[in-house]
Amino acid sequence: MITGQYHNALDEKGRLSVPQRIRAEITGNVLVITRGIDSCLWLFPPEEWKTLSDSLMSAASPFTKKARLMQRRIIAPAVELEIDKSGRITIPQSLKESAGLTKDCVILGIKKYIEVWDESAYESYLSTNEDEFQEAAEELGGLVSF
Amino acid sequence: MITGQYHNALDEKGRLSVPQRIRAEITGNVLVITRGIDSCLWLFPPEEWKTLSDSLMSAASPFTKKARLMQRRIIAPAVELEIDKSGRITIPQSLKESAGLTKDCVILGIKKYIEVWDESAYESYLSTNEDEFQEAAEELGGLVSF
DNA sequence: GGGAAAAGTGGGAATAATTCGCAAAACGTG
DNA sequence: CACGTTTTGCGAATTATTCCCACTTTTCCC
Repeated sequence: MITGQYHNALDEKGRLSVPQRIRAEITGNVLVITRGIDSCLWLFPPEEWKTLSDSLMSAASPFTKKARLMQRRIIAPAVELEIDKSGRITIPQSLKESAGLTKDCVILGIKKYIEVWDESAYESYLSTNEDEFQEAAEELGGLVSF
Repeated sequence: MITGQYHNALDEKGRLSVPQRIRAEITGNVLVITRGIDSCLWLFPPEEWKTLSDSLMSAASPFTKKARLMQRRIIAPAVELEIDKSGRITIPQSLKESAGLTKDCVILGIKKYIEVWDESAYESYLSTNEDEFQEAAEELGGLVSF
């Protein structure tokens, strides 16, 4: 199970170290990367990606507009990346741009997948949504018993 | 049952002593730490964290906005921490920043979990919310039998 | 109040992780 | 085929983390 929030930097060739704690959790040295929702990238272990992309495809025929959007936005940009011997991945140019990555990145482990954000983009995302987060938490207060 | 309010200090490496009274209440030497609501950190015994995070995740797919907020804000920052031989935990940099911890911390035992606040942040939280606290107390007066 | 024990704090050395920079290899182009 | 450009791989340097030990302060008991 992948968790934790990390802060690594892209080198000038667009390579990003995958945090050791995350590397330790995945089997093999391959990750699938694609565009995420909100300005971030999603990284999946290959088997998780298969599950997700299969279920997206089966829920969706190319004859409906929304399905085409999902497929183009999530499925199409996906690429397999190898983790090199130094524990790094090279992020494709187009994905780097779509998430606005420059240098400092925030890496989030969300149990079954990983998000990569530009640091300042992530900070502004959190701060602009803090109110909505608190509302969501209030709502969950009724549902989540703890 | 974890209770009590304690005042310990971070050392310059970001380590915080877990009060002995609290250590005595938990089994094992592991705690899960994450960002709390309001400017504090939450610490859970692993089994309590599992209960909470499972119930949060079950209410959540990454394809809805609120779910993503909860995941990014609560689930993602969570890490397991070991209590070292001196009874301390090392608080990750990013969490330290998110709660604005500098040196003096307040540690609150809230039955099943623990909160860590920056001392001055906690004081100002209490004083700015005293009125609301009194209102909440009025409301609960009808519900809580004592 | 004195002494012993426990709890909390601080610092140094060893280890590990990340980042940087160079060199080799691959690729594309003229 | 040779040149220039880009990509990849590797090793060194820097930064961060972990481990261990010692000191100070507090607490509790006598």
